[in-house]
Amino acid sequence: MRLLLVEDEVEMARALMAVLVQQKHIVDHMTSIENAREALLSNVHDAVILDRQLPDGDGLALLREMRDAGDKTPVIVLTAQNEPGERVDGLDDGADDYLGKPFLADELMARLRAVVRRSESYISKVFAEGNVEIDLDHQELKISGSVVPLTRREMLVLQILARRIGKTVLRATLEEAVYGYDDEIQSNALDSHVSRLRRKLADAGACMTIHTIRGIGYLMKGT
Amino acid sequence: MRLLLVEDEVEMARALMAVLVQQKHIVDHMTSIENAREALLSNVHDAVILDRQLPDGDGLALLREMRDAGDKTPVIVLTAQNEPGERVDGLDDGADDYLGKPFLADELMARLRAVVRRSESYISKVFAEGNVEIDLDHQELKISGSVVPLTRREMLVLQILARRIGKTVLRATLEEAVYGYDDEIQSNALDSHVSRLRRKLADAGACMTIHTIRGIGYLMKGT
DNA sequence: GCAAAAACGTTGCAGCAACATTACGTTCAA
DNA sequence: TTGAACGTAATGTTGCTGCAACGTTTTTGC
Repeated sequence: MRLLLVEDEVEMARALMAVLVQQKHIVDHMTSIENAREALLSNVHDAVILDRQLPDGDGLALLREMRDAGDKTPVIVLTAQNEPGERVDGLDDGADDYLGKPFLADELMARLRAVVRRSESYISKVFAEGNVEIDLDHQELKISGSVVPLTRREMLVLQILARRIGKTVLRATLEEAVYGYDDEIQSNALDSHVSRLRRKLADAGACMTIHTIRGIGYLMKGT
Repeated sequence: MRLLLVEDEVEMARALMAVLVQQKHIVDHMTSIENAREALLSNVHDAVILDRQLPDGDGLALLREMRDAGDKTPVIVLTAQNEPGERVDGLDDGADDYLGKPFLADELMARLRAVVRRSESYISKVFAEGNVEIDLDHQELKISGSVVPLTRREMLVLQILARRIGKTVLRATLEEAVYGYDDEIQSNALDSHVSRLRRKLADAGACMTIHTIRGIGYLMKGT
């Protein structure tokens, strides 16, 4: 990971750098709010470790600036004392976690991992192609990054087709997947769902379409 | 937190349950290695409290199994005597801490906190977004700085949803997290809790709402 | 090539399953 | 004994879904 360390105390900074570098992280070290502000413009850091006591003011000021500017990079605030008051201050200003000195290197590393993992949305995409993402874990369809609401049946149809992308899926296979074996259907319910699904995909600008293989089934592929 | 207690002695188990539940933790109680093994499959526990003397063997056997399988869930081993020999046994097998009976409730709680905090499975001490703060350590919800009293179940639902903010959480996931696996649910208890939780959030002016994804689950996000 | 039939597409709507809300009885700890 | 927490059930609400009717496209039979 690439981290931004904002800490002016020499000894503390040296110790932190040693630990972080040893863990194979890339660390940019700044000793003032002003320098840190500039470094943040690059927007390449996975997380920020921010001391409160800095030569040109309270670190929380920088944190507030970041949040006001919509910067959601995870920030761990280092506080000299573990006072309840100070703690709430940091949280109100948008800190993701705080750490009272002195602390163990292990604890910092654990917090860091936790905070970064939380900011990266849980990665469980089983399918992703073009601008279409299907998150099986959360049963969500995303197109160009934004969620497209699907009903349960639509999601089922989509998943079957996506799993066999580029391959024709028999009509019977779809019916069996969407309904039970025993559950027989006596209408064109499946067609309805495909129709509504097509519309949602098109409206959202998906780069995939569902083709009809007449007499056989359906097939999904990129456009 | 959600804990797994493996202890067959009735009196000891009752006392531990009382202490842990009072601290707003959810405890799954198993009385044998076999049952505990099954419970661990779900992989949802923040820590395990493991007795050595169990009807179907030494608890350390289960601990070894877990570590061999790559399970890093923190484990605190309870030993009948505080013999140096026994202690080393446990630590060699991958225990995170040990506790010799008899012990004080406070000591267990402190060890538990320490052990869980060290482990990286613990997401963070706090969750904060907008005017909503969740303090996992104290099991408190704060909105705009003031505490909103929640019941145990409400807190659990909230934590699960908050941990996956912006993502749909399957109904089954919530049910499994709030109740045990064996504990089957035959009513709309979950719906009740969601309903009451929604009301409390709204009344307190929270900037987050719980959305229903019909047929799939729930989703929490900022307004 | 043409008509007819078959297969599929689309859309409105009623029914019903899923969900929301609230009241009430039970349990259990203080 | 009292009150909080919780599960249960009754009742109200919502919107998914199957269905059917009608339109469109492709295939078939001649």
